[in-house]
Amino acid sequence: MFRGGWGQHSWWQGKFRGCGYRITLGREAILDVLSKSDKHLSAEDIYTKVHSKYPNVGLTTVYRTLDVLVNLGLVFKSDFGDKRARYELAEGPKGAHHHHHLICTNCNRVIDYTDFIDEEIELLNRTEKGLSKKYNFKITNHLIQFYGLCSNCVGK
Amino acid sequence: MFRGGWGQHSWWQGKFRGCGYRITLGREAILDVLSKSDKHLSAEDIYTKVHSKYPNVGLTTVYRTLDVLVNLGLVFKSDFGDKRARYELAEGPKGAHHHHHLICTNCNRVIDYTDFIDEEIELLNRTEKGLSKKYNFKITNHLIQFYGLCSNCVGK
DNA sequence: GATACTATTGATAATCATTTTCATTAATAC
DNA sequence: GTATTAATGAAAATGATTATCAATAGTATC
Ligand SMILES: [Mn+2]
Ligand SMILES: [Mn+2]
Ligand SMILES: [Zn+2]
Ligand SMILES: [Zn+2]
Repeated sequence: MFRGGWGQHSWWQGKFRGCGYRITLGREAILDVLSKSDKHLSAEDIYTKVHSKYPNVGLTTVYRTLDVLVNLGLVFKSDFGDKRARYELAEGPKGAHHHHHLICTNCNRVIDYTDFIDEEIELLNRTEKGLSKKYNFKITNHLIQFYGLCSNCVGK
Repeated sequence: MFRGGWGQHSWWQGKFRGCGYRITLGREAILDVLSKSDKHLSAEDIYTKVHSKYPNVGLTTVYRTLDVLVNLGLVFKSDFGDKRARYELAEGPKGAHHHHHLICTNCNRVIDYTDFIDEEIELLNRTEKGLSKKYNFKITNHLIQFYGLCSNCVGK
């Protein structure tokens, strides 16, 4: 069967196969949509895009695939306060891609930033160390989001 | 009508009245439950407690009151990954009470911490300043959560 | 390529926290 | 007290996400 224009071995397929998952057309399409977007997509956003090209891929499969991808650590699932979960690639061909978010409370725009990560990480490490000791809590991850008004909304 | 043991003027009633809201028995009961708990309660948790004392207060009123309280800034609404929203007092008789969270990914325990390390505050100030300038984004609030294993779960 | 095994899928129904609706009740101003 | 209208409860609606289950399609083996 012909398989779109993704080439024989996409960067993610190794990890995927290694965990015993099968490579299917729907899964390829979903990862393709995620790879080509820099937005924070909802399951339905993804479904709409995939479905326009492959009308036989259903919303259920999108949810199920996203779940797998999140568990594999290939995708991040976030909650920005609208009622739906948002998904974005956590790791691309180039590797990991940790970042934090600026969220506009007026227009709901979400900005990724990685600029200050280095400086932040340094201080985060110290903070995490202090907290770990004080509360005997083994920190494995963090969520940092700043809320406010984006450049479009700050002038009211 | 007799009104429980809350005294004539609870600390929150001024703010409440000032915004044009009426003081009702249900609202008093809900705020009383929140005041007396140091947990992160769901709407239904609150409903259950209120309802045992005032069986004529409904779940809808709990949701509506919490919504008002969140908008007034008297209550914080959080999402810890179980599917329900969690509520806690943001401001008590003693004043504001900003804190961050440690969340156990194993048992879902949530630990508040307010004893910010100096470095953490320093980090936030510098980051916020840098981000504001770079993205022309007016930061008004932040959400910081650390995920990991609590003292009960760290030993597996 | 054909076969067997079983993971994956789509259509549908179910779940469940939260919202809406709307007629009734009660807090507040006068 | 009376009038005004915010607040309420019961019930139905909503909407994102999950569960069900028979049909389909990947994959390993021949
Ligand atoms: Mn992002
Ligand atoms: Mn808290
Ligand atoms: Zn904005
Ligand atoms: Zn724990």
